[in-house]
Amino acid sequence: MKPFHSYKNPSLAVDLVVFGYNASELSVLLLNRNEEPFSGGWTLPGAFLQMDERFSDTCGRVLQTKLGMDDVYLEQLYSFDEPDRDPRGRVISVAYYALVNPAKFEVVAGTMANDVRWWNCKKLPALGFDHKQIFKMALQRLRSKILYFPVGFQLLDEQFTMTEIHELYEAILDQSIDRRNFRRKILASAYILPTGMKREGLQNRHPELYVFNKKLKQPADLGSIARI
Amino acid sequence: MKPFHSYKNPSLAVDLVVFGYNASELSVLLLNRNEEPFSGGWTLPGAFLQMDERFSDTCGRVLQTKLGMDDVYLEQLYSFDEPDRDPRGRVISVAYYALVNPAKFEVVAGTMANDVRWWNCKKLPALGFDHKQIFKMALQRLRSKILYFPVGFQLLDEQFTMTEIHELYEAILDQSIDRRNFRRKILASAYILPTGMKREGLQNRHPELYVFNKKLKQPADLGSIARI
DNA sequence: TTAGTTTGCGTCATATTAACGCGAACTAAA
DNA sequence: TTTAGTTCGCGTTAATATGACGCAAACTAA
Repeated sequence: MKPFHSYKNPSLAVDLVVFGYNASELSVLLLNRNEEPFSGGWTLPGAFLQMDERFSDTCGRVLQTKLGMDDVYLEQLYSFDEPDRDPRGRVISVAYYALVNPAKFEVVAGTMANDVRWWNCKKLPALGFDHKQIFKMALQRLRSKILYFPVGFQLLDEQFTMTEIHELYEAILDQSIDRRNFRRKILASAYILPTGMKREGLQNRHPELYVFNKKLKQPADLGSIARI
Repeated sequence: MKPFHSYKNPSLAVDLVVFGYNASELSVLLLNRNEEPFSGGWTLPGAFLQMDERFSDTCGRVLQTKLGMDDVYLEQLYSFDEPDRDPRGRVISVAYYALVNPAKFEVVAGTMANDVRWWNCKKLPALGFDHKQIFKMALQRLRSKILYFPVGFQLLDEQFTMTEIHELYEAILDQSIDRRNFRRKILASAYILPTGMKREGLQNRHPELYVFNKKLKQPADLGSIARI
């Protein structure tokens, strides 16, 4: 084996698929690039890994400095290694996806007012690099994950109604789900807990409010909720 | 943003969890290191990524030169980034797992006779680096994957009996599964196809032989086969 | 009041599952 | 050539889960 430091190393970047949910629509944060390559085009936000950073540190740096977000759900997705995926040279990208409640953050602020935008997941523009591929894998991962793990609640407010979480699942899975069967199954799964309170306001019958069950030990299999 | 090449990059390594199956036991290939760090200790096989390699190329290089294997099932597992995971410096490791039929390869051959060994997955020695963590994640991934995707057949011969695949599932999941229910479900899943032939030889009633269904389009959900 | 909507809860036929029984097809021993 | 022991293929049945709905209570707005 060669001596340790004789190896030349590719650059290491982290790319982020930031999912948001608003008005019954699943969306993604994209960055409008102002430098080459793909200047003027849309890409996923990302950054190069610093020597002293963990991936999650780099993610946090991107989320904070570029997007003004903190404390979001993060999960490593996959590492992308096509030698020509970046025209600047050899760049390995470790992709993460994040789940964010857009209501908590005002993205259109600071210096990058026109640089960052939420895009409906079903109507994305062309993306630079291999970012379309990364996005597709992230969406796929999210879709399968919500069927066997309590994830997705990070997209909602702390308290939510049955209808809200039902529509969230429909938006993520991009298919309609019977309201009554969904209710039966998600209650049986213990992913959510009733608070005993109701949402007052402009609606019709006041719906009960639920919270995410953070103490859930054994994730249930919700696979039958939907056929992917 | 800094100019492109001003970034200092961590070293990039690929580590491999090579699963094998023999005599109803799931095992993993470990390497006895003959250099520091962890000299004399056991670790997963691995190598540093060359500038012109994809991850899968590096995997293939390790499998061929160190283990004499080719054409094995490979899947990316996860990337590990703890800054102090390698005492030699900053090394990011992209972990893959492989499924190998040990009968096809004679590992204990060549120059590394005592350096490479199959270990029963349930009786592993201490591992260097963070390789125990990597192994655990690989086993977990394999366990969940065989429940919703036709994987695992790479550990068996081309043709196999119902009992053989049944015991394979029991070994991987580390739990007993009702023989008759397993049969019903795996046949319904169309993961395997009957050949019409039977295995002759020293056994009792001659069992039918099956093959892996390579043309399967829609993977079935075998989740109810076992409770993990 | 009344009409329209949302929300919570129930019903029921069908499909799936877990837990078994059983005899045919073998080998090896008597 | 029986007989005992084993593996193997295929059923059965009760309990449970699922999909596809019906319906009335609780609201708001007219």
